[in-house]
Amino acid sequence: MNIVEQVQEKLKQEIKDAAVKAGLATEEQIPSVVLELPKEKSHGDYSTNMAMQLARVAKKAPRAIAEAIIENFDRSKASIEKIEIAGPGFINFYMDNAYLTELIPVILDAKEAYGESDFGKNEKIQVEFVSANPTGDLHLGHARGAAVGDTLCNVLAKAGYDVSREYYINDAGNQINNLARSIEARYFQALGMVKPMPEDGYHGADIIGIGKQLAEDYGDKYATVAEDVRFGFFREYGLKYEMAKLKEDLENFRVRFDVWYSETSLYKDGKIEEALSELKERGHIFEEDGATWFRSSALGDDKDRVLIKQDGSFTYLLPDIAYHRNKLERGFETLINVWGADHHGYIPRMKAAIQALGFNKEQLEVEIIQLVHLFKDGEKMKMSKRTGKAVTMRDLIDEVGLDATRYFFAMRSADTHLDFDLDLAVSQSNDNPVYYAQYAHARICSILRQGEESQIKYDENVDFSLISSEKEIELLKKLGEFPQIIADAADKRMPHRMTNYIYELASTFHSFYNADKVLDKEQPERSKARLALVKTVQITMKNALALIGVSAPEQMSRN
RNA sequence: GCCCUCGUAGUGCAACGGAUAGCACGCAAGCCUCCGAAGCUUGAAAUGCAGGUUCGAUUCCUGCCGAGGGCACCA
Repeated sequence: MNIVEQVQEKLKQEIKDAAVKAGLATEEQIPSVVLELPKEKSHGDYSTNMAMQLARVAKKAPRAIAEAIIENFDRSKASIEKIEIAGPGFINFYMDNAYLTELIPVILDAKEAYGESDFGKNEKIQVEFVSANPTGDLHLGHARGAAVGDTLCNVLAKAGYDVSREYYINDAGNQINNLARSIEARYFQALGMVKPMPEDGYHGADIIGIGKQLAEDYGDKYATVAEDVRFGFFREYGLKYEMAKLKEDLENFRVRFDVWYSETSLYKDGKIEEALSELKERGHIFEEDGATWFRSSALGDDKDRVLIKQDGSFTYLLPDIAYHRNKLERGFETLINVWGADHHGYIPRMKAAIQALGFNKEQLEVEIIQLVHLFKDGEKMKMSKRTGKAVTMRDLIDEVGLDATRYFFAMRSADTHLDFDLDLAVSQSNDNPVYYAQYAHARICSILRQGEESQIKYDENVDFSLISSEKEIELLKKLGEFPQIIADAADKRMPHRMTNYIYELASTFHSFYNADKVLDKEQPERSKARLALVKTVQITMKNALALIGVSAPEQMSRN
């Protein structure tokens, strides 16, 4: 708990004590104290709505209650300068903000650890994201899912959760057979023979490339072998090729996974039969029309779902149930799935399955990634994966840059439609929030460099009481919020809150920079103190950017 | 038909159930003999409509209007 949180705790406790002492309510009746950070400076540093909340219990007017609380408030307990009642009954606290300077040595000492907390209490939580089929290039939706999933993991880990990042490889179903058939067709075509693409084939340019490569490496060797040999080879080859490409693309996007879980391994390890027989034992299975069904409608789903089709093959759902069962058996308390919008209707049946297996359906959380639309020159760009005309994640990164791509995807709540403005993301100007934040960091680095050159150094003996201007205090407050912002973003699964914070921190710094001169030969002691403050902003900004996978450059360069 | 997401300044987006609804672009006016002007300061400009819950609603609930998406013995 840092100094800011300690002060908040003291304040909350004192508000509660004062309310009890005033005889407004018993200790049990008092709701948990809500402390707000008023938007308006004239409303103090903190405010509470306690008087309004107590209005019903105490049967008094809020403002009268506020009076009573203030009368019984022991202001020696916290660094309070002034207390006022405002509006309908808000109690506003004006703090003696000198205590905030205690943050500086704490942040200097914590370095890259600043922002961490034990909020998550080491809860074991697994996040499955991207999980794109290994049948082609990652497209925009995957990129968004990757950015959101990775940021969410970073935030959870920083907030004290025990996070595992997992990618589920759909390497067993029809789509892989389709991939093999598509490669087959392209291979024959590369050899100059006529072979139509399968009906649901993958038309991407990468598949054409594979076909050519195979024709080069093996000539017509696989045109003459038995069909099943050829098919098996192409299947393996395609899978390996696509997976290698996926991993590389994701690494380049600064996204890493702890576990790559293969669907095929579920078959090999007998996990599917296990899951099926457990569902049977628990009475959730029935046979009808020659198919095997899961009675999910009894557990909140719209209708029952087929697990084994008439032809004896499995639907996608069955291995997925086995997979989720496996995840829970690995001891995760919470599973978060980051899914594309097209899987939306899938949620109730998965939750039903989890419940059917004897787990709590609340253990599964699904974050839906809504669609991304690219805009260029104010026009919406059309795309389709089937025809291979989709803009890939790689194209996007090449076009707008890694940092801007990560920032733009991290910026918006995942479950809202995103219009990605290519022109804005590419623009190296102040329209672009990435540069705004990175510029703040680079500016700090520049100041620190110049501090070193002029032999101005801060140490533990610096007099931090020299930090007291309005802008300095605002900056300290913003720095102090960092761990709570992270914990809140983790708790609510809202990683996009981090970009809000990053923007605010940059803005607060820029404002400070224009108001207060850091390096000033006339005031060496103050310069030292400010240099230390600026260093803490650098640390915090770098840590914050790291959470969303954006670099913190030491200097900005225009192309 | 059922389900989901979204309707906030001209545009793109924010806002733990709280006070005078923030921010950016654009528009208007200022700030570099001074640490990076990719910056700062100031101004004009907005909660789709109608109910409900609440001391208080952009936020929660219902209906309507509008935009997008999803609804398989495909994955």
